Amino acid sequence: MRTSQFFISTLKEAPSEAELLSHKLMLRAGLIRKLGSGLYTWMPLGLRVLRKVERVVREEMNRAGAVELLMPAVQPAELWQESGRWDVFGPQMLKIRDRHERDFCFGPTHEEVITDIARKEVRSYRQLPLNFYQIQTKFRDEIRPRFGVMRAREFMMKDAYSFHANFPDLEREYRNMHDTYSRIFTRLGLKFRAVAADTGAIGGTGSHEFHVLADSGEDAIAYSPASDYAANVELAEAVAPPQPRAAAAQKMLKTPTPGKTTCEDVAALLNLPLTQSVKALAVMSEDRMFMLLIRGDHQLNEVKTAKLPGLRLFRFATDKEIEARIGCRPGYIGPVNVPGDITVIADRTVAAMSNFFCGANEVDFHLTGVNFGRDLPEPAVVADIRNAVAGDASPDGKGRIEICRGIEVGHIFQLRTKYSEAMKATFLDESGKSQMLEMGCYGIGVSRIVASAIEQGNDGRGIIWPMPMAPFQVAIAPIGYRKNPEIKRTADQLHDELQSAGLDVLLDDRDERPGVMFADLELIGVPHRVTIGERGLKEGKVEYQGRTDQSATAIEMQVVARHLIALCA
RNA sequence: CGGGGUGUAGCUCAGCCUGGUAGAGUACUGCGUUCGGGACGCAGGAGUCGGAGGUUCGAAUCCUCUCACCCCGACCA
Repeated sequence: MRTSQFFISTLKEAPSEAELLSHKLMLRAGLIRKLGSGLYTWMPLGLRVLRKVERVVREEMNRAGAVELLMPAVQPAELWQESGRWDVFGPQMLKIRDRHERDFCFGPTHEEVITDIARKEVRSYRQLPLNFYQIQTKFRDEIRPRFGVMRAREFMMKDAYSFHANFPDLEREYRNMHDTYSRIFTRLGLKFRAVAADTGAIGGTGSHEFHVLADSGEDAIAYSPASDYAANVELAEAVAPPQPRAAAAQKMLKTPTPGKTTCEDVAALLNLPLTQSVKALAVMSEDRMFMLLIRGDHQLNEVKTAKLPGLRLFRFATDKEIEARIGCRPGYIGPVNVPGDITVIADRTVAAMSNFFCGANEVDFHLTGVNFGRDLPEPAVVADIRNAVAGDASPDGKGRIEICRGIEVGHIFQLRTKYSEAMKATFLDESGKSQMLEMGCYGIGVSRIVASAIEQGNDGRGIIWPMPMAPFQVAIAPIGYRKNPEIKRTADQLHDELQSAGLDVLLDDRDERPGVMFADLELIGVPHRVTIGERGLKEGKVEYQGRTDQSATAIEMQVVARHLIALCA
């Protein structure tokens, strides 16, 4: 490929809309251009990268025994009403209507469509197992699209769905997909981690997310360096303290804390450790108020909380509700002497605390030396409702938790019979009996992988692609292409030779000054660069520089092609 | 949805407070000089100042409404 026949459009400055480094670099390198919020055009250069990711995914899925198909992006509402998800998916789904006033959606995912295929096509256990996949555009109407293609509304996804005659076979395929995903991300040159995710109502041996590790990731991951334990912080168990609650040693005292509404402020004022404080959070569910207690330095985990009985759709109480039911302003509420219609739920850590301090349910006052059993009843419910933090004991009993951040690029589930039951997808087993299909589903965010690779690979000059993703493997930068026929001839010849050898090679024939060429080629992240100039040519040499090399090295003309072919193999 | 912010040339931004003929850098076009790390000179093209309404002799600037985009959203208890 020659730049004159291609389209490269770089920017010296990133548009102000971009915040995240990968987003800025994708715009500057001309990989993408924005059309609207969460909507991006993949420019020719970006599309080459996207296609390379797709290729690796496709090769590994095929190798794993999955079969590619392509489903419609637009789906009839009836299917979603049948599965019961038309309303559940809610505003995240882009709903559209045709000229006959029939309802459709732009598919956010394809469980319904594939289950419809399965129930129509699968009759016998002899046809099983099956694993269908597609690589296709999805649309999810995110509340707040951001970070470019990282959280876009329209994005490219590989989604696979497997069907099985029994649960053990689903588990086997689940492991197969787990291994396949690990191979895919390894091949793509990404630092990643498979982490346990929500098994929730779905059950089974579970669900795993695959995270590309990056400080900018939106998810926090709890893992134990001493074992293979890793889980999304949303789900990671915060284990109960090993030692039992210490005996009450202090008298409960009411202390004035004027204007101090946060645990941090109160701790500082009273010169007590933050770990000795309990914060109370008032939440509403239906028409009931609950008071959640967590240690002052901990954070509430809303996902865990919503799993407690009666709290599925909880929300934080408003100031008015708090004053009406507790008779005190937020900032000073606490678990001592709360009205009987408020259920107190304590985190496991709080339940093991003694002599703690908390709000006094009186403006400008807190209580110190508070003890369960003596000053207030034992909490009605003790549960794990906080985020795991670094230093917690690992739930598997091996070592201590560390926290890192990740970008979710893959997610695998055991769906079991959730959709086959809702949509009556059955098959006949060996004994001629009708059975529900066991189902699994497996997703990869193809476009998100591109952004996450840039988060992992960049420097002050631009993108550093893992080789399998690079839009071009080799760039040829001739200095004086139009002026010096010998340089042109050499560059053209090398270009043709590398191209014939099957390399993705880019010949920069723009006749730009070298600084311009180098800056662009480094920005777009071509891994290998060959510079051809008069200086070296006189001695029959060209220069080679890898994207991360500090300087160039001279190479004999005769061997450069062979050298590059070896590097790209 | 709530809070905050920004809309002026393809991109980055100044001008707005204090109303008076639309600016800079970069990018782009032409010519010339340069030619191994984003060159220089000269000449040029390019913006209904997001949109609508209002105030005014006069609005990018002041007022009202509206649209788009960006950021933040348990951390308060």
